[in-house]
Amino acid sequence: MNELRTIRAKSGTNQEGTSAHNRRVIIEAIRLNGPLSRADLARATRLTKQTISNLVEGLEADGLVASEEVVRGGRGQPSTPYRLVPEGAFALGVQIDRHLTRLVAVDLMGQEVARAVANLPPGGPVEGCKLILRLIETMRADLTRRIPESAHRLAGLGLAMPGPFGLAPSDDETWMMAEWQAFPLVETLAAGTGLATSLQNDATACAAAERMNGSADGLDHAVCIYFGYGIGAGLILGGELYTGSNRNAGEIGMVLFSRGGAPSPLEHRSSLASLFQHLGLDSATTEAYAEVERRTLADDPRILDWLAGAAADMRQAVHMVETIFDPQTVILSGSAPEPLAKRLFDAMFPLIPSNADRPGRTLPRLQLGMIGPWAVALGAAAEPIRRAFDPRFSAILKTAS
Amino acid sequence: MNELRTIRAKSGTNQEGTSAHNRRVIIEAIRLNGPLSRADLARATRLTKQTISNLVEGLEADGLVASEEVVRGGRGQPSTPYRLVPEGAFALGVQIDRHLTRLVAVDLMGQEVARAVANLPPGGPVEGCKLILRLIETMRADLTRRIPESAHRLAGLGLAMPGPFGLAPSDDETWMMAEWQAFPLVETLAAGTGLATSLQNDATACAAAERMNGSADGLDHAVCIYFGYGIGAGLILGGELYTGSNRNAGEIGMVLFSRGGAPSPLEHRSSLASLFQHLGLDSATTEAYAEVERRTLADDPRILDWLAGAAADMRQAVHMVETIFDPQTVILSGSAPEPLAKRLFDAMFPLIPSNADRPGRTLPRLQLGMIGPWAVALGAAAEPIRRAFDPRFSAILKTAS
DNA sequence: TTATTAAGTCAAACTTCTTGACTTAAATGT
DNA sequence: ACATTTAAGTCAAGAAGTTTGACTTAATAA
Repeated sequence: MNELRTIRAKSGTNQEGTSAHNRRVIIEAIRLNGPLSRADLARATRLTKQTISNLVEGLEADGLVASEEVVRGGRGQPSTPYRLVPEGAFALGVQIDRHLTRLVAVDLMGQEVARAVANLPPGGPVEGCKLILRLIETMRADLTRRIPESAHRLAGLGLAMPGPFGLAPSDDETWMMAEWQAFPLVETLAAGTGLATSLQNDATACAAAERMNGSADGLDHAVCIYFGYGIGAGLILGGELYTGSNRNAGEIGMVLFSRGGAPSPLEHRSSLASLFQHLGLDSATTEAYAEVERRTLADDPRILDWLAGAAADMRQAVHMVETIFDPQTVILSGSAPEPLAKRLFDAMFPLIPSNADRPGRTLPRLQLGMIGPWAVALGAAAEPIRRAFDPRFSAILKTAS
Repeated sequence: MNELRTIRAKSGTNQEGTSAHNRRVIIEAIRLNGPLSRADLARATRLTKQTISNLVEGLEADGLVASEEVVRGGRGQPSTPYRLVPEGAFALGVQIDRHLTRLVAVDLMGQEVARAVANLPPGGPVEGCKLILRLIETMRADLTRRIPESAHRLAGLGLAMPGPFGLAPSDDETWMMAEWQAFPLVETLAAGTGLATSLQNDATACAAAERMNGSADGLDHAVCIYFGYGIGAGLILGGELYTGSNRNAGEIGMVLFSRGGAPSPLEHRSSLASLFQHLGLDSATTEAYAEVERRTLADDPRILDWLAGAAADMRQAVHMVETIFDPQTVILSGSAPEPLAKRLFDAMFPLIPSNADRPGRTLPRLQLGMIGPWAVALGAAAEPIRRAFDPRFSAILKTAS
């Protein structure tokens, strides 16, 4: 009679959840504001001084925060500010791109402490994963030598690769990573490293990087346009990264734009891939990347051509995401050569008037973010840190018994 | 020396927050699954039987849940399921449209218990608010007569009107509600009624209605396209309504679509307003609405004309929101005459292939929702219920001391 | 008739936050 | 100089809420 019935429900919470949330809130408050005293933290979090004292004591014992010099300067007992301890936690981030992979280690503050890059071997994900596991092994050994505690303080492994995920194989030439998409990447690398592993698309990783250390620091609503080999958007909505029901949210590269003729996907004209094609370069090799940088600095007229068209599409894309997401700001970020990104950014102004043109806004409608080839790997590494230390709804819920 | 320094931080939480969350989780579990026993609730929420017992006792004392007949049929002591008590809470919802206003009262289950409609007087929001306050007064008196407890169980007042909000006055003829936009509506009606009052745009309200009682029941990721005088999208992202940084998220009516010629806003061709214009009808009077319904049923060729064009745009809009939000499903809802909405829905197939065409999906990519003129008012009324009873991150946080 | 299973209760323990009084230490005012 | 004021931070007891483990109740199955 008692068939297995699935009951849809959210988890409840208990005192552990309370305390975990409060610890996270303290860490985030310090991250956002810089060093804060216990009294500051009590005011900011609305908790009592006593509670803050207890929690700070715990965080200090765990090596996540440390006191600074006593600050005098006002009436009353001088305060003791607490700062985050960068060595309190570490995380690894791996970017898997079409032809190469990048690996970084970051600390609790999101600062890079190690990096490595390698070309992906032919042989697809099986060989690729072996290589990645070797790189990780080497980096962990190196880290353990330099910072012995780091071995016990690795929060996890973040992976980032181009989306979209979970689709039926297609013949669209723009991604060519179907093999990787179908491969059990998270399971393989989790098993191979013993680390908590998660996967997101490159645009989301880029937004994570911007949130940790870039233009989206402290913002609750921002769209981070990732301009790389393809184009996508990383979404910060309501203070958290949003990835949709299947991690494919923000794939604006697949949105159909009309430009005179029939509608076609944005990334067919606004992406590094499209530029390589326009220039007749072999796609996405390191040489092509360097060549684009060189020609951009030389003001190659074919680059200027492409820029005009891409900028027109990008203006429309900005208008679209502003209209749809109502963000505080839009960030142009990505892994394009920096001079190219700057020229594209400049060519996007003036922006199309939109709902974002409101009286009294303080942030610019569009700003530049972290640009450069390491943005995605850094964002991938930021993800385990966020998971472990940022205040999130899911962090208070009881997990599977 | 101590200048007022603002510290950016989220609130902490305490045992009250824990308990409040757990009560909400119980209510939501029953709402989603139907009556559940204490043992069921313990399993579903991962709380202990004892905790559930304590909380259910409290909820029963507060008149929010009630026990049903004992259920026999398995081994062991028979279970006592608990259901929600509809009369446990009530809320009012007001839709403010261009020429009229609708008022409904709903109960804890989101069922309508009273309705009223009136034309808005000339004289703008000052006179309009007076009228609305009179309508509310009458309805509250009526409710108090019919259900005496309702007076003490009013969770609040939800308002919905067309967006976008907070923009500088424009000369775009499509909204014409600039006066209302600039008016301190929430403050006026909160003061006039003494109720907790909130405002959202009509598309968001529509999504709230779908979530409470319609096609989005229990979904965590859904886009509800509101097809009315204008067009917009209500967003359910990560289990919560998302409204952006200025309540203007989802305003897809302002997204620029190219259809052969220069890009123009979606709602210029896909909205009731555009149909009224196409038919040469005086905009948005009750007669125009009835006339459209009549002509639709008569298969008026001019309606069919318009339908073909609107459906093409809507297909593209669906493709866009699927690509950008990666939702579990897209819902077509709104306040169009039902026959028209059905024909538009049918004309949208086949949909443009998109990322949403994934192997193994269970929900349809596009489905019909609540259609009809009362959807927005019902959704407006659903908002205070949601605020008071749904599990939300912000519900666990300590509020201003 | 007995064994088994499952729902639900009881009372004590445990965790965590709160309260209010108290201590410490600096700047300010006379 | 010295008392006063202000603010940071601690102490110890209390309060709120969940957990634990033993127990009771009541049904079906053997």
